[in-house]
Amino acid sequence: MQIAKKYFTEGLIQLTILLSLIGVRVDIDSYLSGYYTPLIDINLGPSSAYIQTPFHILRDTLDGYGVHPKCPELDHFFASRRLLDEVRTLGSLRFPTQLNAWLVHQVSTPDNADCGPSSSNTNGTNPGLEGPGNEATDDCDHLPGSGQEVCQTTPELGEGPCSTEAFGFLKEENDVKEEDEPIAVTQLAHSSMLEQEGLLEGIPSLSDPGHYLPPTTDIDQHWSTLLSLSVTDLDDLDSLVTDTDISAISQDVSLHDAMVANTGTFGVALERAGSGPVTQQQRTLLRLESTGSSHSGASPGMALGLAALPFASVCNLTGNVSSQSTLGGCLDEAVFDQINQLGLESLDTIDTQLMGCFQNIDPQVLEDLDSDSGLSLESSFGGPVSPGSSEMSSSSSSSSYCEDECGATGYSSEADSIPSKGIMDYTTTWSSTDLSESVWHDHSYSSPAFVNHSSVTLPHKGIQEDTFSDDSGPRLEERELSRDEIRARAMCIPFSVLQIVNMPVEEFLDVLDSHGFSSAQVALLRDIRRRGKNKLAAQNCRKRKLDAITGLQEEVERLQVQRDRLLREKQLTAKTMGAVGQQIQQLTRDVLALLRDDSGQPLNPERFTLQCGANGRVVVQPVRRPAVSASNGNKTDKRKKEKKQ
DNA sequence: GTAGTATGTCATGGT
DNA sequence: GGACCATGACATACT
Repeated sequence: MQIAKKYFTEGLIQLTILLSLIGVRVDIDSYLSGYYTPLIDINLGPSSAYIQTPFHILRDTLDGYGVHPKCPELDHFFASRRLLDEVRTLGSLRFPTQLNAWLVHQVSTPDNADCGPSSSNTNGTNPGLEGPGNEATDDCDHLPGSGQEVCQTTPELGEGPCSTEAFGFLKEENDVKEEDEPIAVTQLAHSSMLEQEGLLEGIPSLSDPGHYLPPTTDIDQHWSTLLSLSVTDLDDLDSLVTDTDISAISQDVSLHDAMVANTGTFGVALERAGSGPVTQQQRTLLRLESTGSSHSGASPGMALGLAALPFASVCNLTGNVSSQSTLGGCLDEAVFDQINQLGLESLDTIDTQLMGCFQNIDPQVLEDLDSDSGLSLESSFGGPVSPGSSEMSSSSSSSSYCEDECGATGYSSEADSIPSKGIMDYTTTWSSTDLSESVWHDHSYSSPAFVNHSSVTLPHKGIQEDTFSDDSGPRLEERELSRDEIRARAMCIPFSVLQIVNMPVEEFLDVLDSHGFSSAQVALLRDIRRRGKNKLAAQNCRKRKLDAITGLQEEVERLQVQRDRLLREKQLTAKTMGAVGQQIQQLTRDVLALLRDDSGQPLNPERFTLQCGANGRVVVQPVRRPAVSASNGNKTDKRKKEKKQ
C-alpha cells in the first residue's frame, strides 16, 4: 500500500506540475490529507492490528483523524468527518462544459479516424463539427456494439436544440436517458460523446477544424481513450445530476451543491434503478471503485474514469480547451493508471457512505454496492455493518458495538470475501451481531461467523463431529467456530461473541439485567466477555513482545555496529597518537639540539625536555624521570622489604 | 514422531 | 469490589 501511495503521490505531483504549467491550480495537500490520512495511519500503526482502544470513550473527544483507522468508528469517522471534507472537496468538482468539450475533442479523434471520411461525406463542409446530431449518427453507425438506443436517440439529438447551446443538448440528452432506461455504459459513453459534441458548439475556439480534427498521435489516442472512459463516468454523474436539475450543471455548480440539491431526487433516480444497467450505472456513480473488476463490460473504463473523478474534484479544471489539449498532450496515461490502481478504495467507502446519507436510498442498493467491492479496508464493514449499526442505533448506542473492528481489520480478507448477501439473508437474531464480525481479526470468531451465515441452523457438537469426519470443507467451517460461539448459540443468547466482548460494560450490565437471562446464561456471557477480552489482551501482549524482541534485536545490531565503529576509531586514534608522539619526540630532539646550555654545549634530550605552557610558551625543563623512577624504585623496594618482614 | 509456531485460555497481579 | 489489562504458563492445533 505504501508503494501504491508512493506511485499515486508521484502521479499526483507529476500531474500537479503539468497542470501548474498550464495554469491550473491543483490542491494535492487537501486531497492527500483528506483521503489518505487514515491510510497513512493504517500503514504506520505500529501494532494497530491488535490494539483495541475503547473508542466509545474517546468518541466525543477525538477528532476524526485521531481515531484509529481500523476502528469501526471509521464508520462515523468517515461519515461525519472525512466524508464531509471530501464532499466539500468534491465541491470543487465542476461539471464544466469546458471539460466535456475537451473530452469531445479527444473522443472525436478516434471517431474521425474510424468514421472520419463518412462524417466528412455526410456533413460536407465541416466534418465532425457542423452538426452534432449528424456526427452522432455516424458514430452510431460505425461504432461497434453501439446499442439501438443510441441510434434511436440520434435523431432526437439531431432534432433537438443541441446545435445551439450545450445546455439544451444536455437537457435533451437527459430526456433521452429517461426514456431509455437500460442504458449500457458504452452507450453512456456514446451519449457523452454526443453531449460533448453538443457542447462543442458553444466553444468558438474549437470550431476551427484545422486546429481540431487531426490529432492522431499516440498520446492523444491514449488520452482520448482515457477521457472517453472517464467521461463515461462523468456522464453517469451528469445523467443522475441533470436528471433533476440540469441547471446545476449548466451553471457549473459544484458536485457538492448539485448533490445536495438532488438529495431528494436520488431516490427517484434509484427507484428507476430497477433495471440492471441503470443499477450498474448508479454503482458507477456511487462507488468510484478503482478496480472496477466487478463491473461487467466497462471495468477498465470505469476504473479509469472513476480514478479521474477525484482528480477533477481536486483540480479546478477551469482551463480552457486549448490548455486541456495541451494537458492531454503532456499527461501520461500511466499516471492515471497508477492512480487507478491506487487506490481509490477510500473513495468507494466515501461514496457509499455519502450515498448512505441520503435517506431515500434503498439499503439493499447500498448493500449491493458494498457487496460488489473487491477489497476495501473500510468497505468491508461499511456495507455489512451499516445495516447492523443502523439496527443497533435504535438501541441508543450504536457506536458501542463498533469496537469490534478495532482489531486487525487488515485481516479482513476473509471478511471481504464473504458475500454480504448471506449476511443479509441471515435473519435470525444474529444478523446484526455477526455483521460486525466481518472485521473481527480473531480467526476463530470472524471466519466461522461468516461461514455460518449461510446456514442459519445452530451448530451442535454432534454436527461438528459428523462434519469433522467428512470432507475438509464443512469440517473446516465447523472447526473454525469458536467454542464460545457454539455455547452462546446453544444457550440461545441473542448476542454474538463480538457484541458481548465489545459492548461497554454499562451496556453489558444492562443486557444482563434486562434480558432476564438465567444464571447459566449470565455466567456464560461473563465468561465469553472475559475470554474475549483476554484473547485480545493476549494478542496485544504477544504483539508487544514480538515488537520488543524485534526492537531489542535491532538495538543489539545497532550497538554492535557502534562497538565496531568505536573499536576502529580507537585503533586509529592509537595509531595517530603514536605517530604524533614520535613527531613530538623528533621535534624535541631537534629543538634541544639547537639550544645551548651555559657552557655552550647542546642540550641533552635525555636530560631536558620541552614543555608547553598554558600561555602557549614552550619552556625547556629538565627531565625528572630518573629521580621519579628512582623514588618509585625506592618505594617498591621498601614495600618489598615490608612484605618480607 | 518431534520440534516449532500460533492461538486460546486460565491464573495472577496491578491499575 | 468489580472491571479491565498485562503477562506467564499451559493446552491444543497445525505445519
